[in-house]
Amino acid sequence: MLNWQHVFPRQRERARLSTRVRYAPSPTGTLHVGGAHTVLFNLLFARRTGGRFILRFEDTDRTRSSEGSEHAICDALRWLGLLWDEGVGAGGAYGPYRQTERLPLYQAAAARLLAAGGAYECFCTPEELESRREEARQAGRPPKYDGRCRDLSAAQRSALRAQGRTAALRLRLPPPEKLVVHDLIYGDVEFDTAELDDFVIVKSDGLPAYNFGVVVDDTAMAITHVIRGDEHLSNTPKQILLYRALGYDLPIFAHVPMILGPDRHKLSKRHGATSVDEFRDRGFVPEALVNYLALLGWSSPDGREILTFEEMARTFDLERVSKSAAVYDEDKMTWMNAQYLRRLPPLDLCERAASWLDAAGVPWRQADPTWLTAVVEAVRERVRTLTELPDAVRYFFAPPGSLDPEGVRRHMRDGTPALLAAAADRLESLPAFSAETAEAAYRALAEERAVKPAEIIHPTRLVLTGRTVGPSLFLVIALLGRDETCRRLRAIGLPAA
RNA sequence: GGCCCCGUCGUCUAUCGGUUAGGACGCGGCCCUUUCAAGGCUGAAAGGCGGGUUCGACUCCCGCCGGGGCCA
Repeated sequence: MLNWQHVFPRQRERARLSTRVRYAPSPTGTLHVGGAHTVLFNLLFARRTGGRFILRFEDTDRTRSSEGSEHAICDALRWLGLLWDEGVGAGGAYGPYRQTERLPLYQAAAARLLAAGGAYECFCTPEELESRREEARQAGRPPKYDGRCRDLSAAQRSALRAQGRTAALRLRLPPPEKLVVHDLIYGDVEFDTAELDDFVIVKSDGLPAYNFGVVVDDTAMAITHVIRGDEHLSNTPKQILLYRALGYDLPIFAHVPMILGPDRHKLSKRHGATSVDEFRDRGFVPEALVNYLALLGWSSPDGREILTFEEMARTFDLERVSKSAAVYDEDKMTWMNAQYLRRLPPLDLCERAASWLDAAGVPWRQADPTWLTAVVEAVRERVRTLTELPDAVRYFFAPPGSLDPEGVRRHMRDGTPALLAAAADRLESLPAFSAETAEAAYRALAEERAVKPAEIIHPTRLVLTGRTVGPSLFLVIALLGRDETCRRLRAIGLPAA
């Protein structure tokens, strides 16, 4: 249902109201990290200014748009915790929030423009246009529209129509001028409109062209600040011309730097994870991704880097957004993720890693919560992504299937099994079993046998965990419990090497 | 090709005419230590180049170079 009262809002009134920003993707795929970055900056701005963040879909490209993609984008945003106040799925007074459901709006605006002479019908076919462009290129002329339909008479138009042609609508450009885009981040950027041509605003199939759709929608939705990727800066002059032709007041523009891959080219599949879904699937937590993304092109005034969304929203300022593109750095993203994993409550960490834990057959759900918490606390500082958790906790749930060969070579001697059996004896005779008493027992044993503690400690870890690395051995022993520890210590037969 | 934008350590960035150019990731060293991590300390590492303006430029202006984007 269209809400006509908002089609031509009054800028003065609007300015006094709260800010309204939006993200308007075409639903043609999944949410890209670049998109998430743009959303984040919009949302931080909205929160900082007490405004609203709107989600709208530009689905006029019917062949490429899909409902599945809409869902994928919404799901990814929800997963990130970047929620919209208004828009598809959230409702709002300025709907509908899908361009294909707003067609009458574009038609009305276009009709108004046509009647006022600001636009005209063009009957050229895409094929004709293309061949003329090619010609111009050959002749070394700029491939702009030649304006041949600009001043068609009514008779000419009906003749063309009689040939079965359907008209597209083009904007009738005013005389060339220097047009200045005032941008909150880039400052004043000057363009020469002589570089532009009479561009199409409504295609012959009746659908709005990109620039026309945005302008009509942003105005109708009372968007006060257009915050978007800087690849749109070049489109802005066209949009400003449209705002003027339609008699709309301008929103405030702010173009944020884009994200590049390590080769300084637009981030793409070749660079590894680029869709938000992939980050999720690779064991990154949303808070870490959001935090990392915030640092691409923005920095907090106090220089801190680990920030909650609330902390960012409190200090966010477009003034502190940089102008240059940022290269995505996997290493720092991973470091950031590890920072978040370490701060998560242990059981929460398990829940988030549930799918990986389950897939690895780790029976964590049956474990005692207190014990599980202790296990996770023991291993989590060496886990950087959720996918690494199963392997890190595996031996707490079952004896190692095999021993690290390098560890066997380094730590297993002829007398090692006997030494480990002796250690088991000591542990079993302990009146009180704990990490501390186990350690005391080990050190006493080492002293009696005149060996360095490490000579018992290393083989013990190897036999208990299958590895040469891990948390403090005595912590492992305590978590495994006396019986399980002794069983594993004795299970080792003759030296393997 | 035309137009627009950008240019500080490898990467993300601080600096808004006067700083030993700071921090973070990564890398090296040391400490801690039963190992690996984590943590602490520490080291190497930057203003693309050339002209101006100025008492003084990373900072302002111009050119070049490099990178990116948009339009086809």
